[in-house]
Amino acid sequence: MPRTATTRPYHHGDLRAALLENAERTLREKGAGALSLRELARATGVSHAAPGRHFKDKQALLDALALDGYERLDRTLTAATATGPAAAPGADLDRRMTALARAYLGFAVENPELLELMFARKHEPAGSEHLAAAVDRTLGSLTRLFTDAQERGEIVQGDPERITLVAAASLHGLAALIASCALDADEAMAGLDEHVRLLLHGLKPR
Amino acid sequence: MPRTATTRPYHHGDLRAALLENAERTLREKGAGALSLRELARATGVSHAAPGRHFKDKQALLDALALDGYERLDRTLTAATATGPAAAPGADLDRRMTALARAYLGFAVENPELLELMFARKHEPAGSEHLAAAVDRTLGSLTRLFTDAQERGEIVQGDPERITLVAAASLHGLAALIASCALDADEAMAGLDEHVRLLLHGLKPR
DNA sequence: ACCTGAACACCGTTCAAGT
DNA sequence: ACCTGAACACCGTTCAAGT
Repeated sequence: MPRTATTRPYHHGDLRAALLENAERTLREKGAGALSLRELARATGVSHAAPGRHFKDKQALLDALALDGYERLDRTLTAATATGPAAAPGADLDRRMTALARAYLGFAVENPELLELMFARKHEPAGSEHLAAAVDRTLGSLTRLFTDAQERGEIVQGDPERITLVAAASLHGLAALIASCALDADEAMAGLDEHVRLLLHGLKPR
Repeated sequence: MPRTATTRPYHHGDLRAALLENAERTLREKGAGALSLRELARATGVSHAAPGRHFKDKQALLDALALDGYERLDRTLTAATATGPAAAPGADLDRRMTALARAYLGFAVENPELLELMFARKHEPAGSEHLAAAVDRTLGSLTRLFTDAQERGEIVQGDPERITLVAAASLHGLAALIASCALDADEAMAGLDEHVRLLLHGLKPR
C-alpha cells in the first residue's frame, strides 16, 4: 500500500515503489508507447530528474516492471497447479494442462501490455540475468508438469525440453496473438479446453 | 550542403521508396527502437520534414513497413507450399506442414525485427484495414492446408478455424520466442520436424 | 507538386547545486 | 542521502515560405 504523505520535505517515502506503481498503471491504461520518464515523474509529483536516482535509465525501469510481471505470472501459474481440482491426486494431464493454460492466458488477457514488455527483451547483456532467470522459473511450471506426466507414462517419450517447448510455444503464441489483437480474447478463452485437447491428442485422427 | 552533379534540384527520384528502403535497413540493423524519422531523413539526404509528405506520421511509415513484410511473408509461404517436394501430389500432411513451418520460421529468423513490427499492431482503426487483410491472407496458406487435409481425412474433424489456430499459435509462438531471443534460432530450426510431428500426432502416447 | 527551414512541444540523460 | 533546476542533444509534427 502507498504511504501517506505526512512529513515530506521534497522527497517521497518510497519513490522507487511509487514510480513502479504509477508506471504499471500507465502501461496498463495507455500502453508502453505512452510511458515517459518525465510524465511519470510529473504524475508522481517529483522532478523529472528524480527517477534517475532509482533507475539507471529508462530501460532499467522497464526491466524492473518486467521482472515484477514475471513474479506475478509465476505466482499465478504455481497457484493454478497447486490448488483447485488440478491439484487433486487423481487429476489427469488434460485437467492440469488446461488449468495451467487458463492461468497463463488469463494473465495475458489482463496484462497484455505487461506481457509484451516481458517478452520484448533482446539479448542485451545489461543486468538481464535476473530476467533470464525469471523466464526459466516461469517455464519451470510447465516443465514440471510434463516431466511428471512423462514419469507416469501419460506423455510421449522423448526430450522433455522439446515436449515442453511445443506446449509453451502454443500457449505463448495464443498469448501473443491476443496481445496484438489478432485474436479475440474471449474467443480464445472459450476455446481453450478444446485447444489443449488438440495439443495433447494431436491434429491427426487416432 | 553536398549536391550531386546529376539533375536533382532538391527532391529525390522516388523519395517514398527510398525512405522505406532505408527504414527497412535501419530496422534490420539497429532495431525498431533506433528508427527515427529525422535520422531516416538524414540518411536519405533530405530535410527532416520531407518524410511528412509521404507518410502522415511515423505510424504510417511503420504500417507501410509491416505491410511490405506481410507481402514478402505471403510470397514465401505460398512458394513453400506450391513448389518443391511439399507440392508433389503424393506429399502427405507431415511433409507439407513441415515445409510451411520451415518457411515461416525461416522468415522469422531472418527478419525478427520486421516480424515483431508486423505483429505489434494494436486495435487502431487508422487505415489498418490493409494490414488486417494482409494478416488474413497470410493465415490463408495455413487454412488452405488444413481444409484440404480435412477433406482427405488426414486431419481430425471439427472447426477448421480452430484447428488452424492450434497450428498457427504453435508456429507463431516459436517465432515470437525466437524474435525475443528466448529461444535459439538454430536450435528451433533443427527441432522443427520433430515439433511438427508432435503437433500432428499429439503429446500423448498413441 | 515537392521540399525546406524555422518553430513548437515534447523526450532521456547528466550534473552542479541545494536541503 | 536524496532531490532540484538548468542544460544538452535529441525527438515528431506542423506550416509558411521557397523552387
